[in-house]
Amino acid sequence: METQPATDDLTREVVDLMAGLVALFHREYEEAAAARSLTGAQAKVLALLRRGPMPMRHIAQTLSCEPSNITGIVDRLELRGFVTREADPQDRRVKLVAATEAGQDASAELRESLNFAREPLAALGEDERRTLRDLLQRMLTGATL
Amino acid sequence: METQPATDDLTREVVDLMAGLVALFHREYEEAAAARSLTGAQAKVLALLRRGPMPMRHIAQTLSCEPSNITGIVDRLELRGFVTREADPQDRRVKLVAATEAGQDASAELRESLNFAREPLAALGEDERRTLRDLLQRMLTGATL
DNA sequence: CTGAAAGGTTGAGTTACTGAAGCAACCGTG
DNA sequence: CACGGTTGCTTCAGTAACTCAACCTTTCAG
Repeated sequence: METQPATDDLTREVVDLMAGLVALFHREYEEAAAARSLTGAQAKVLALLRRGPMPMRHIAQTLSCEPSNITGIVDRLELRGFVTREADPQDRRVKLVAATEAGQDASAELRESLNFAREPLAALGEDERRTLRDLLQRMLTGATL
Repeated sequence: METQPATDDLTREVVDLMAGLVALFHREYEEAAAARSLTGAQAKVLALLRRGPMPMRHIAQTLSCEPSNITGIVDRLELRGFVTREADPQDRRVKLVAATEAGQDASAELRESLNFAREPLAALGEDERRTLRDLLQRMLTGATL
């Protein structure tokens, strides 16, 4: 197996860069969450609830993990008063997890702090951000989110 | 951090997109690691060792975590024969962690599988990838990696 | 030589996760 | 309607990742 076509090198390069960006972003996300005494997983669940209450099952599917895992995370969020569990009137097996006022505030705050502290983005001008946005959009449409 | 103007919609949009990309990338990375019976943390350490042996302390700093954490991760990697701990002749307090043949193979394999499976990137043409690479490079230079 | 500092490990404790087992509510078939 | 299977969630091990404090060894400064 010899050298590979140039396109592969370019792809590899972009993948490595994205890995770096992902690591950086991830670290800052954890830090921002920790600053509000939330863990990353808890913050992710809270972020999911921004659009409204959601069955535990749906949370587990979105985060690609076992439902039993969500039980624990929601337990801790509930203990801190960030979410509530309500029975779904349509199907009493289902528990709808909803963010409380405090939960929504924490989540919104965290999101704002991310927008603000995102240093790497500051290196780009407005046109470049626009280009980046378009490229990212292209990459993410069709992906399972 | 300097004062910034009110968060503009464009920045917020890009941040949200990056969050999506990060989630996607992260999930696939974990899956690729799991397929080789490695955890994400173990894969990260192995990836770090691609350039050569490294003191535990340096690993901890790079991954932004406590040294005692690295002890456990390296323990498990060592148990599986993916790394070795060697005493540094220069400073006998230091333990140099080095990837074994098997460790390097596993790490290289994982990296290749990432290049290959990176579906989102397939949505972009070569020119666009080049543009993306340049933008990412700009964002990452100066960042602590 | 002595004491402070640095590298690593150990131990306790929390969180995040998986997988199996269990309970309760829902539903399709007879 | 009743019964058996499925679905949604919880509980219970068990592992990994992580933090923090305490500790040992080696290094180094005075």
